[in-house]
Amino acid sequence: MTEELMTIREMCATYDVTPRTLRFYEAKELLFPIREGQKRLFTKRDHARLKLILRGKRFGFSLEEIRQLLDLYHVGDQQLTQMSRTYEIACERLADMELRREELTQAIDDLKEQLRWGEKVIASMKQEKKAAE
Amino acid sequence: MTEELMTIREMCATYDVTPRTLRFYEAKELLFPIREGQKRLFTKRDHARLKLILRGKRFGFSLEEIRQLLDLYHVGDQQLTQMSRTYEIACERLADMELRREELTQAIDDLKEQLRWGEKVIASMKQEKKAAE
DNA sequence: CGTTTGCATTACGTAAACGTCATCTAAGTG
DNA sequence: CACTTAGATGACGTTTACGTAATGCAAACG
Repeated sequence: MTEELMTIREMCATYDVTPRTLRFYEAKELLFPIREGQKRLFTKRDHARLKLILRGKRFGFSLEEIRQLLDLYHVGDQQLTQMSRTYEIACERLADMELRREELTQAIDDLKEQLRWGEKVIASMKQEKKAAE
Repeated sequence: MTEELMTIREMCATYDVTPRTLRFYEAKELLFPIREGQKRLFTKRDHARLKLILRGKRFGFSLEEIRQLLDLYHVGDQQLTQMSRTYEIACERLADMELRREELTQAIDDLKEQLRWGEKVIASMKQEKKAAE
């Protein structure tokens, strides 16, 4: 069941995506499935990355932006300068995301207020209807 | 300065978009500038709607989804049934957005943790470099 | 052993969201 | 009045993120 390696179909079923999508992500270097002969086998790492990809998409990040974000999660053993640069970029992203959350909160509050107004309108309309009967 | 009606250029300057974008939004019935002869004049209502459009885009909503959301903000005097339906849709949207915010919060926390890890790595690399000198 | 089944590659198609270019008008400017 | 300026209207081009065949291979099944 919860095996270490998954075929493309199993991945599709697990994450509700198409094979095309997974191959596309590999072509774009977002995923790196290993090969058993010709066939792709998706590793634990691919699972983690795909989850982050799908989450990123829900926030309107482009695949290219997501790729850059993903690179932050597998840095390994790079040069100090590169590492620092990566760190800076990550900080900027974080700031972006926090700003986004604030905006989202604002949007949620706006919509809530609108809904309260809507409730009142509906209530009064029901009253009118009743009165007209 | 802060006049009631704006030309297309003034709108572009104010919101950092192109004329093409504004005409496109009009074609898609997201904006409804009035006409003075041939020329478009954008009203207060268009300002409000454009702000919401741009905000929606930052969260990965499609223009069509945004259009539906915008409709919630000008309902006016519709039928009760339509109003109720609109209200339901709005509630669903609200739930979506709150879910999104939770996910975003999760993503922010993940990234923060990653950054703390990154700080440690950078610190230790600086140590190594120092030791190597 | 023929044939599904599962996956591969290659290539062309598509919807969304504009960009870009060509052409046209109406209004103002020296 | 020639000319620039601001804006309008098509029409075609472009990028992103896949969808959709068409074709091929290799193992597994009846």
